[in-house]
Amino acid sequence: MEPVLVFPDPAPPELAQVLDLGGYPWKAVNDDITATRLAPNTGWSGAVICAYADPERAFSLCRSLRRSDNQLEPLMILVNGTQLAELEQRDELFEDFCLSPFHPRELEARLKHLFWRSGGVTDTRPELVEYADLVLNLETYQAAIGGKPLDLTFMEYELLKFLSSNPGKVFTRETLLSRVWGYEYYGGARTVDVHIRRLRAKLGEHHAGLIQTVRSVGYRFGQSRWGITSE
Amino acid sequence: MEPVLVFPDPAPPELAQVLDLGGYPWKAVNDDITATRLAPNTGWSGAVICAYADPERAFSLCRSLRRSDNQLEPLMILVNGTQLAELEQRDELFEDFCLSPFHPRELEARLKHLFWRSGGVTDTRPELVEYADLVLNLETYQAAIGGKPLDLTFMEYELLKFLSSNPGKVFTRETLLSRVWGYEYYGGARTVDVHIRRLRAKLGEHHAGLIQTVRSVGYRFGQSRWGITSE
DNA sequence: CCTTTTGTGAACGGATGATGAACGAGCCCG
DNA sequence: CGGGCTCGTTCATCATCCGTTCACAAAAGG
Repeated sequence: MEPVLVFPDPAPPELAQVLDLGGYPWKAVNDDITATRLAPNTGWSGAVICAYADPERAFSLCRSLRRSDNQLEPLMILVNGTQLAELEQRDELFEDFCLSPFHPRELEARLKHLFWRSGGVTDTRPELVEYADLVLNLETYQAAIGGKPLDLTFMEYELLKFLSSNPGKVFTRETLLSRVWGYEYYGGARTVDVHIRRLRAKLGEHHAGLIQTVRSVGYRFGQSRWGITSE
Repeated sequence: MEPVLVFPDPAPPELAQVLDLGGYPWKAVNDDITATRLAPNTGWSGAVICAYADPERAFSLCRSLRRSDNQLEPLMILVNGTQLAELEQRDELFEDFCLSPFHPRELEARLKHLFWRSGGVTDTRPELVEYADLVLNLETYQAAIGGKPLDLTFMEYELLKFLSSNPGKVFTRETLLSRVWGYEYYGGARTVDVHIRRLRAKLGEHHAGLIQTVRSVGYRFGQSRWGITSE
């Protein structure tokens, strides 16, 4: 996804936080010249303009962005309550606006809807789990390694998803049973072994090593983390 | 100006006030049947739907309004904070929303902008859903595959429309029931199976594979979305 | 070398979806 | 009003997938 244009620079922290949490790449600028200079080849994917700090320059920037050869869309304006009236005569400058101070959820929802509308239905980024060659598409329930699709059963997929979501971490069979299978188990810890084996087989000889056996403990996906404490 | 459709009846006073002060003619209704009966000859000029009183019926009404022959636009939904998440998967049901409780000025500004937009720029999006050989004409309610018309019943059409609008994505039966059928379901998830089967039959042997079964999960239309590279 | 742990192959059986048929509500038309 | 029709839903049955288990072989570790 191309980055979103943000004004001003630096961006207000509450705005930056929503953009980051929503997974939107973005760049902040302070004027239209910088906006043009920093524009990606394929253009900005949209803009979020804060108008409550410096309304004059904010609206000026909007106007500039909209009149350029390739009119920038979609554009969202953040305003405070006293500025609502100023929007009245500027319908052509924006697609949506949000009242500041805003609840993060509201802005998030507005951004989502805005980009959905401007991009059509299918532009939401698929949720992926990736590790090296391995890709899991959580929306389509499909897996591939090295670009080659894997034909996994339900439990195989769930197990691989769990393991690859926590690379490097070792799980006991009991933990896997409770976290992947989802209930307390009475017998049959060996069930895990069998699923691991089938996973390794489907991953192919070249990638089977992705799942490692830790004797007397359990299984681990990917490389160990050594000293890297991620939590 | 044609009147604006309002739900529910009676309309919440704070909404009625904004509409009246803004000079919008409006009529309140409680169900889609009444909406059809009271519709002016030239159709409603838009709709404002309160979802915070009776969300179930509100969303159901939205769906009904959008699915009729001439899709009702623009549509605004009023929601409370806890309902924001419900909007996520319903982008196609509305053009704008407003958080309740709202400041009259905000709703006024939103209505103004909304009607300006819908009146000004003619929608460039053709009312078609296309996927490979399959074409759905949303205006004429006709479907064709490989240039050959498909004779679909209402629910078959709706189901196919929904699935093909989200190619590659897997939906559980419960999701399909709530998104396509439009209400929470008590028994009978197998209903989906039967409709899927009839769709496959009508698609013809050659195209039946367009709808795939994902065991223990649900159904998926078309191929996956590997192509979309996120960077 | 013996014990413990894990890999391997095969088989069983419950869960899941496909299939065919029937029911019944709504609707058009007489 | 009623009969035939369409279409959505439900049910019963069948086929098959795949999760589980077991027995045994192989490997690791002390």
